[in-house]
Amino acid sequence: MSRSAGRTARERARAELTREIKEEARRQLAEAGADGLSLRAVARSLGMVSSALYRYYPSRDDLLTALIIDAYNAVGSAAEDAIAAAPAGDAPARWAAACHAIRARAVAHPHEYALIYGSPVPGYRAPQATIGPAARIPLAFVRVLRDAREPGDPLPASRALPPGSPLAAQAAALSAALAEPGAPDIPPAVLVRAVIAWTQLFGMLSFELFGQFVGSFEPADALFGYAVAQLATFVGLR
Amino acid sequence: MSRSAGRTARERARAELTREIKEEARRQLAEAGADGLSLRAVARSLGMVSSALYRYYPSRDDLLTALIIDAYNAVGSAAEDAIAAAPAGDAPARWAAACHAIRARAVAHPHEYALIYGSPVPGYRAPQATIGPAARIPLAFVRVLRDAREPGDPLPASRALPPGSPLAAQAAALSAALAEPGAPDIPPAVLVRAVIAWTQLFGMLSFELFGQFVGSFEPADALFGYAVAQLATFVGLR
DNA sequence: TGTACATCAGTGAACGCGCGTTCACTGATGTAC
DNA sequence: TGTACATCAGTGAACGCGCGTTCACTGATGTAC
Repeated sequence: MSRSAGRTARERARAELTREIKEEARRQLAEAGADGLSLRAVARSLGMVSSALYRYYPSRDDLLTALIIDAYNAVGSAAEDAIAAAPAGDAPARWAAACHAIRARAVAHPHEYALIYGSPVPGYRAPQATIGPAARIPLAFVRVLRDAREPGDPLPASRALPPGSPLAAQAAALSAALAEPGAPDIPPAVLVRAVIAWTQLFGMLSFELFGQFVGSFEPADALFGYAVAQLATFVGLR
Repeated sequence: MSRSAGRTARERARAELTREIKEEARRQLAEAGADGLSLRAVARSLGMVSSALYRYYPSRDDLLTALIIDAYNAVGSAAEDAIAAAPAGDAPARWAAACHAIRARAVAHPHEYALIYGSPVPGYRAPQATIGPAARIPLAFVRVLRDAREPGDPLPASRALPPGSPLAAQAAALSAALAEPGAPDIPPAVLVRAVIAWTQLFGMLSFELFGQFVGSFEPADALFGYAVAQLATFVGLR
């Protein structure tokens, strides 16, 4: 039998090379950053001629898009897995686990981090296809928040948003977009705090990875741990 | 009299061209980003030959360094000026003014922002000379905090750092480094919160400028305003 | 004030490099009968 | 099972581009006497 699972040798070879090209590209990204990444260098490493890559990726930007999607998905899975591994009833622990998992991945793959959370790659415009994977990370946090809420939970008045403000409207719209049948809605005020926490988390990672802490809070483990705990309080998990 | 203030025509011309080169570079940075910036293009715009630039900047990296220093200084002055313009006794207002001024500059000059707070420019290592200007921004916030404190102000116990932790040690060291004769020390716990607020601020700006808010909290004015107010509370100004 | 020499700015050509992408082609793999 | 044709992968050369940096040079500006 020369075919397994209905795939011809050609199809298998194509799938494998498509993957290998991406993996070699990822390797070069890790070493040289997004703009040290060149199709020619990838082809060279694979023992191919540069024009051959065009059978697999129509352009450099498409290869970059594939890497970006993978990078988001890797961060997303890291967060999701960490949440799943934490005690189901312990929302602050789940929150913290996600934060630490994201940091671990960022530190281990700084160029991938920079690719998705750093300055935009010049001349590259992210296509729609990156939006879904990018959203996995905030969604993971949203799920932690939702699971921690009882349907009727009251909100302290101090946490209310200024009524009628554009912020309240944006948050309400987002809350509606995130609504799932059977699950409690997330109050806009909580959502806003979640977004702030989300920016806080990545702000800290960016400063750590991009060198703003040099000479003060480096290594940043302790600061990070403290901030994550504060954030859990801020979003109302504690 | 052919010389004024002891400068020869040559010296004046040199100073002027040095400035003009930097300004043209800044213009190109604003349009094309840090790696759309090329010595040759700058020279072309100035009607010079590319090799002539080497009389003014010994290499591309030196020109980049000059731009980085200017960018930090511009953000620093914006913050300092905004603080000075706010009511002297109103610490939360001073805090908010600095945050909004920084954001305004970042939004107006996104590529300069990316240059200093985005992913590091590949192949470029920031020299010591950038550290001072970079520090102006956090220092401006520190001054707001310091001015708001009375020498013996007690700290709520809930804000204490875990004693003996690496974080407490780092913060104490920083507090000591920031000490000024005649001014009250900033308690380490406050300093840690200030650092967290600092990362929060720039995390939010990075997300706004680098496109993570697209489709949710964009425009981010309302979110930003709300977050800044929360931060003032977080660092104990309210 | 005038001359002789030193300093400096700017030129133009060149070196050596790497890049993304296109295109006509060869030879291998797959498909239909 | 065997043959004829279609599809596809990979080649190698080429296009056209731009870059940072060096170097020997000319001509203008500055300085010392």
